[in-house]
Amino acid sequence: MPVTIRDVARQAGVSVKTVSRVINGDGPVREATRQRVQAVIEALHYRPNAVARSLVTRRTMALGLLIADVINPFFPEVVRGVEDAAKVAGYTVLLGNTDEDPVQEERYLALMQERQVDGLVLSGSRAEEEVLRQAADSGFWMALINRAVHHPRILSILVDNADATAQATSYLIQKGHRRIAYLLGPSRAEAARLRFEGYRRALREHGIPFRPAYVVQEIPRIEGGRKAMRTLLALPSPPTAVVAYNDLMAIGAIEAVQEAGGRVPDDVAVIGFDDILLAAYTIPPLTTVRVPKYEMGYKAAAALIDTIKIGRTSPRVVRFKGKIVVRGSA
Amino acid sequence: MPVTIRDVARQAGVSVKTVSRVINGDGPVREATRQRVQAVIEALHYRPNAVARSLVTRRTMALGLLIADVINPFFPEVVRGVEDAAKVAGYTVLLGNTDEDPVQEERYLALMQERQVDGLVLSGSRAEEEVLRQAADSGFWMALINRAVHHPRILSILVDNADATAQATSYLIQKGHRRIAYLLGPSRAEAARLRFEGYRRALREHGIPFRPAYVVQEIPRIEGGRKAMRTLLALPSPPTAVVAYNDLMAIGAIEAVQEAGGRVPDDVAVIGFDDILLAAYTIPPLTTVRVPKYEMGYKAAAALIDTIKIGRTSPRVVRFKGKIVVRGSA
DNA sequence: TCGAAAAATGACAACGTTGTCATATGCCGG
DNA sequence: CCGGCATATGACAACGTTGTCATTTTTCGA
Repeated sequence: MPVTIRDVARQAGVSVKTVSRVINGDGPVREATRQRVQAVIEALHYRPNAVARSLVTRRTMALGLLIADVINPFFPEVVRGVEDAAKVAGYTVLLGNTDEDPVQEERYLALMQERQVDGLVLSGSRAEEEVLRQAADSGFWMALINRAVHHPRILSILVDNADATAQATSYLIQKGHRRIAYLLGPSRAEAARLRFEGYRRALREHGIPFRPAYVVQEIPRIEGGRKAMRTLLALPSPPTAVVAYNDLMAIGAIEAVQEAGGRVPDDVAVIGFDDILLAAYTIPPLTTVRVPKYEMGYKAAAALIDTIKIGRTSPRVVRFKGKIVVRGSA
Repeated sequence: MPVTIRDVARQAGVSVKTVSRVINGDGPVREATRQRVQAVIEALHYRPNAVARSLVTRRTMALGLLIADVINPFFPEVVRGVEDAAKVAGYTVLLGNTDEDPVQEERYLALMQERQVDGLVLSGSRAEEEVLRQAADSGFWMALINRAVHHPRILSILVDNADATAQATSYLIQKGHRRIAYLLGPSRAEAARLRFEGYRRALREHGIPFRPAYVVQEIPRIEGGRKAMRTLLALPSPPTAVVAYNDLMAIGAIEAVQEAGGRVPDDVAVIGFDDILLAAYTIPPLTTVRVPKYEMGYKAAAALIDTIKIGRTSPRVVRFKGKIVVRGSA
C-alpha cells in the first residue's frame, strides 16, 4: 500500500537504481531525468523506507541514549545536548531509562544492539565494566558520560569530579568550617567515588582529620539527602557544613536542617553538585558546582559520531571543568 | 562479520526457518531441536537483526515521541510515562525536540515516517492541523497530548484545561480578589486557548468585567512571565492577583513582583499551571494546578499501542483532571 | 561522419529476516 | 508392520533499498 521506489521508477519510466541515485544525489543523472523523477516523487508523496536502506547500508543513522532517569533534573540537559548533536549530523536518538539498575542497563544494551544503532551514549551507567567492554569488543561504539573505561571503542566524557569537590570543600574550610560532613552518592557510580576523594583530599591538604562518622551514604535524591542530614544532626557534635554528592541530596539536607529548626547557612552550610535548575530556587538558593551538562551531552554525541565516521576514537577522553557557583547556602 | 541466523542454522544443522521458529517461539519445534538451536545461539552470542525483521514484518516496534523541549520541566515526566508504557509493550522510543516550531515538527514527522515507527506521540504539538491530518490519512497512528484533532487515526489525551483554570480563577475571586490578570501562553497552543477561556468564564460567572489590559501574552518561560508581570505592574491600577498559563510564567511573575519590592501573595497573588518540580521550591512555594504529566504520557503510549494492535482508536479521547495544589503564592 | 571516451542508465544480487507452502518425519491404531 | 494423520522441518520468495558491474547513450575531437 505505501509508495515504494519501484512505484516511482515505473511512473517516471526509469529504473529503480536511477530513482535511488536521484534520492541520494550520488552517481550521475541527467538533469532532465532528475527533474522528471523528482516530480514523480513529489506527486506520489514518496518517502524512502529507512529500514530497507539500513539493511543494505548496514547503518541506521541512529544513536542509542541510555540515562538513569529523565525525571532526575540532571539528565534533561544531557539528553538535549545529545539530541542536538545527533540532529546536526542527521542521526536519530533512541532513548532508554535504566534507573541506575545494571540489569535494566544490560537489557537495553542488548536491545540497542539488536536495533543496530550506530553508537551508544551512556549517562549514569552502572553496568559492570566487563559488560561494556564486551559490547565494545563486539564492534559497538560507545560514549560514556561521567565514567571512564579504557577501550579502543569507548569514549569518555568527564568532569573533574575530584578537583571540583576539593575546591568546594576548600571553600568551606576557608570560610572557617572545620566540622565538614560528606553526603555520599551511589557507590557503583564512579563519579561518586571521585567526588568523595576530592572531599578527602581537601581535608588532608588543610590538615583537617577525616571523621568517618561525617560520611553518610544514601540514595542520591532529595529524600536521601534529608535522611542523611537527620543522621548527621543526631551526632553528638554535628557538622557545621555539608558537601553533598549532588544537588538533590543537598536540597534534602537543607530541608532537614530547617525542619530541625536550624538555619542555612548560619547553622549548617550546604554545598551541592551539578547546578540543576532547582538549585537557583531553593531557600536559600544553593551554592553548588556547575557541571556543563548540555555541553557534555553534545560533545558525547558529536565525538561519538566523529569516531564512528573515522573508525577510531580520537581523542579517547574529553574533560570538562566544574565551576563553583556561590549562592546563599554556603 | 556479525553472526546471522544463517550462521546459527549451519552450526546447528537446521534450516534458517527453524532457527527463526525457535527465536520467535512460533510454529512447532521438537524439544531436542529447540535446545540444540538455543545452545548454538548462546554459543555464538547471536542477536537477531531488528532491522531485517522489521523490513519483512512491516513493524518496527518503535514509537516516535515528539516534545517541545526536554529541558522544559513539563516534559520529562511525560517522556518517562511514554517510555514506561512503551517498554512494557516491547516498544522502543525515538525522541525528538521540536521547540514549539511547526517547521521542525513537520521535519520530524517526515523523519519518523521514513523510519517507519509504528506510532507517534506528540506533546506540545504546534503543527498545522492539516499536516497532522495528512500524516494520519497516510496511515500513521498518533496520540496527541493536550491537543484535540478529530480523526479516526488520532487519539487525544487531554486535561480539563478550561475547567481547571476556571477553578483556579474562582479560588482567587473567593479570596476577595477582583483585579485578576492573566498571563497568556503561545497562541498556537490549543491548551493556551482553553485555559484562557476558563479564566474568562470564571470572571463572567462571578460578574467581574473582563479587562483586556489585564491579559499579557509572552513566551511561556520564566523570562516571559517576568516581562509580562513588569508590564502589568506598570499599569495605573495593577492587578492584585495573576493566573499564569504555566508554572514557569508564574515563577517569572513572582520574581518580577519581588524585584519591584512587592510581596507574594500579600501584594500580588500568583497561581500557576502544571505543578512542575520547581513549583514546590520557589519563594513562596507556588500555588498551581497539578497536571498528571506522567500518567498522561503513559496513557498516551499505552492507548496508542492498543490502538495500533486492534487497528482502530477506541476510545478516541481520554480526559484527565487537573487539581489545585494550594501552596504559598495564593 | 566516425570512433573512442565519458556519461547515463539498468539488471541483478544482496542485506537478514519471516511468510507461504510443500515435504519429510514420527506416531498410533489396527 | 502398515496406512493415515499430525507434527516437524525446509526451500524459496519476499520485504524495499543500495552496490556492482554491464550496457546503452551521449559527447566530442579528428
